Amino acid sequence: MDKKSGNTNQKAVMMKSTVNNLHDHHHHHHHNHSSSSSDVSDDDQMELRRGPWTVEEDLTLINYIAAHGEGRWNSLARCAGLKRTGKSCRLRWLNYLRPDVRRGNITLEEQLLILELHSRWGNRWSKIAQYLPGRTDNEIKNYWRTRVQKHAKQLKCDVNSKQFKDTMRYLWMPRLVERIQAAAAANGTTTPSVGTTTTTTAVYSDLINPSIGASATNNFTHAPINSNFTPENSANSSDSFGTQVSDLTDYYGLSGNNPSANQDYHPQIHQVNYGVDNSLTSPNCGNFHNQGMDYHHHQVPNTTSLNAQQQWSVSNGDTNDIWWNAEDIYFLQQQFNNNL
DNA sequence: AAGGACCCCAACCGCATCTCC
DNA sequence: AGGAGATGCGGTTGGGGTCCT
Repeated sequence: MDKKSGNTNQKAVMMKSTVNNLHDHHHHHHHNHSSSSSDVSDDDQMELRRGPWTVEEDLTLINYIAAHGEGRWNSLARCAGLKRTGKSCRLRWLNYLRPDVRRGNITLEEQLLILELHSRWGNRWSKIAQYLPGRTDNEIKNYWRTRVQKHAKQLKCDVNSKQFKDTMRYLWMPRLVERIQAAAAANGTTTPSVGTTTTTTAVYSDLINPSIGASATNNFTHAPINSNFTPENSANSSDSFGTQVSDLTDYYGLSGNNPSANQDYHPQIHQVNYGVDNSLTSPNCGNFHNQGMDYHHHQVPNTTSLNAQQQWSVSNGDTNDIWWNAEDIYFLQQQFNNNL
C-alpha cells in the first residue's frame, strides 16, 4: 500500500533475485568505452564484472572478510577470487554487507541530524555519516537527493538558496523536533523501543549542547542486518507518525553487542545555533520566520493548483517524512514568489 | 491495459589524498 | 623525493519498480 515506506528492502531483495538469474556469466558489458580500458584489460587477465552483485559474490566477499579481515581491497578481490575491482568490493562491503550497516527508513531523528549537519557542512556526506551510526555516506547522499532536493524543486526553489535553507531551519527542523518529541511522548507509554529515539536524540543534543558530552551517545547498538532482512513488515501503512518512528526500532538494541562499531563517532561540535535566534543574515529571514510560524492559518487553494507530484505527496500520508502538506507548499511558494 | 513519466538506490566514475616502497 | 598503487570522497547514472494517464 504505502509505496514509499518500507519498500526499499523489498526492492533490494527483488533486485537480487533478478541478479541471480543474470549471474550465469554473460559479462554484462556496458560498452565500457574508454575508461575501463585503463583498469585492467590485459587480455589474458580475467574479465572484471560490474553491475549488481550476485548472492554468490556477496557470500564470497563475506566469507573472505570473515576469515581474513577487510582492507587491501585489490589484493582481497584477487585472493577471494572475485572478478571485481578492489573499489567495487570495498563499496559493496561498506555500503551493504558490513554487519552493522543500516538501510531503510531514515528516522525522524536521523532526518533532523542530517539537516542540521548538512546545514553546517554541506555535501560532506562521509563526515555527516559519522554521526549517523550504521548509515553510509551513500545512503545519506541518496536521502538528500531524493527527499530534500525533490522538495526544493517542488517549491521551485534552489536547494542552495538562502530561502530554502531558512525554510529548513526555521520551519522544517522545528517541526521535526516537534514530531520527535510527540512520538517520544507517545512511545513513552510503551516502554521497549526507547533505544533508537533516545540515542539519536542524544547525538543531536550533543550537537546542540556540547557540554552534555558524548558519553550517552556511545550506547548505540546495532542489530546485525543482513541482506535478507526485510523490515517492511513493520506497520508501513500507518498514518500516524507515532508508529512510523518505531518502525526502525527493530534495528536497534535487540541484539546488542557490536563492539567494533562506532568507537569514535562523536567528536565534539560546538555552538549550533538552532532554533529561533537573532543571528540571521538574510534580510528576509526574520519576517519570513514570523510568517512561517503561522503558515497553517493561510487559506489553502484547491489542490488543482498543485502539480501531480505535489498532490501525491499531499494526499499520501507519507509516514517517512515530515515534508510539507498542501498548505505548506502553497504558503511557501507564496513566500518565495514574494521574496524574489 | 499499456506505456510513459517519475522515483529510488546500488554502483559506477573521476579525482584527490594517502601510503608505502 | 617521487611515483605507483590503494583508499576515500562526492557527483552521477542505469535500470527496476511504481504511479499516472
